[in-house]
Amino acid sequence: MSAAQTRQRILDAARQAFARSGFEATSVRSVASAAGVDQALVHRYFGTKRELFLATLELPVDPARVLAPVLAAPRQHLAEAFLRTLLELWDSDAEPVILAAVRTLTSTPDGPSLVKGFVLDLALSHLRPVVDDPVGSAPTRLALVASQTAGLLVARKVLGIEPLASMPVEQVVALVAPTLQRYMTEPLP
Amino acid sequence: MSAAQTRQRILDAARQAFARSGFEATSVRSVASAAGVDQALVHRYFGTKRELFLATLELPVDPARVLAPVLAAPRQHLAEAFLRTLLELWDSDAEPVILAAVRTLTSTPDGPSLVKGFVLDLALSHLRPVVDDPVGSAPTRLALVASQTAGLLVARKVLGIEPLASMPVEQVVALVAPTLQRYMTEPLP
DNA sequence: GTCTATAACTCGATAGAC
DNA sequence: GTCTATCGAGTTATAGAC
Repeated sequence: MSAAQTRQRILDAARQAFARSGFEATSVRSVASAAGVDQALVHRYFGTKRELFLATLELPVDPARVLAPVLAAPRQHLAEAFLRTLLELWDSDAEPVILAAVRTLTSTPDGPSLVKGFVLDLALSHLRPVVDDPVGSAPTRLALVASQTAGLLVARKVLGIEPLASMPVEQVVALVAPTLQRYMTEPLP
Repeated sequence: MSAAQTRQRILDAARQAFARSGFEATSVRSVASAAGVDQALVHRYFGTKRELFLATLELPVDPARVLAPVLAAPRQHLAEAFLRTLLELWDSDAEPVILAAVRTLTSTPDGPSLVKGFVLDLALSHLRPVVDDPVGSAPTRLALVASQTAGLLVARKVLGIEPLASMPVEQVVALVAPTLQRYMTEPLP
């Protein structure tokens, strides 16, 4: 077996394990076992458990690339484009990575430091210039967008609240985009 | 030291520890140490770690009692009343309990079973009859409300996203209540 | 390339002394 | 009422054999 292949198998197993159980509740041993290798090999390739976790958090997509068309969308369809892109990302190959990040982000106080500047941050930083206005309400707008998208992520992918969890992307977009559009571009109190 | 006092000290220490670190990352030993007692005593009073955690999840308020005035509010101010009550609850004595629940709920797959039917469920079940309509869209409405409130909780209390985290209750109400009002009572696509 | 062996801890839980 | 002592299992991580 080539080293690269084995490395990849370990990485995949780790991603799934962290996605299912978060950082704390996942043991290096269980990852090794799922990958069909010895525990020592995991350390050999990735160092500490923390480093393994960080190696796991590589998004299979480039946020800037994915968001480019969104940011180019007409302003009145900004939220719709943004939300659709986000929902499709959550259903893509990136799902385990995102779940792992969320589980770890919310599960312990140093979660944030562990996953610092991850998904939401990435998406939101790109969104900043687009939602800014003369009054400088960008931070508030971004925080509101973050709250609704984080809640959607948790409801759909972590808690599995029905009917939201099984709802087609387009229906979720229709229901929630107006909220985001208001947070992004409409006048706030 | 009376047994009741010690029991209470252990319970308080456990609540804070679980709120800070979630279920997995909190050790019985650390709880004991924070309470100034031996680890064995914790087991003596509460049994297993899981039982200790469940004992911790006793809300210091009765949801039905808190929500009664909300449900009696005029329909067009339902969201506003609901959200204000929720935000005040999060800032009250109940904060550690709620944080503990959230951290555990999102951190592992059996989190939901551990905290089954907790906070959001409680609030939402009371809300159900109020948001129902002839088309039977209550489940969708409740899921949407859950997504925004869960996101708000995470943004404000778990991730500490500014300026939302430090924002006065009334300002958050002004910004977010319209979203909830739409989810609760307005026509959906 | 991969595993054996093991060090060095920490964990939950229990029995029983004081 | 509270703690000592301890069991047994599980953890990360490393050194080194094959």
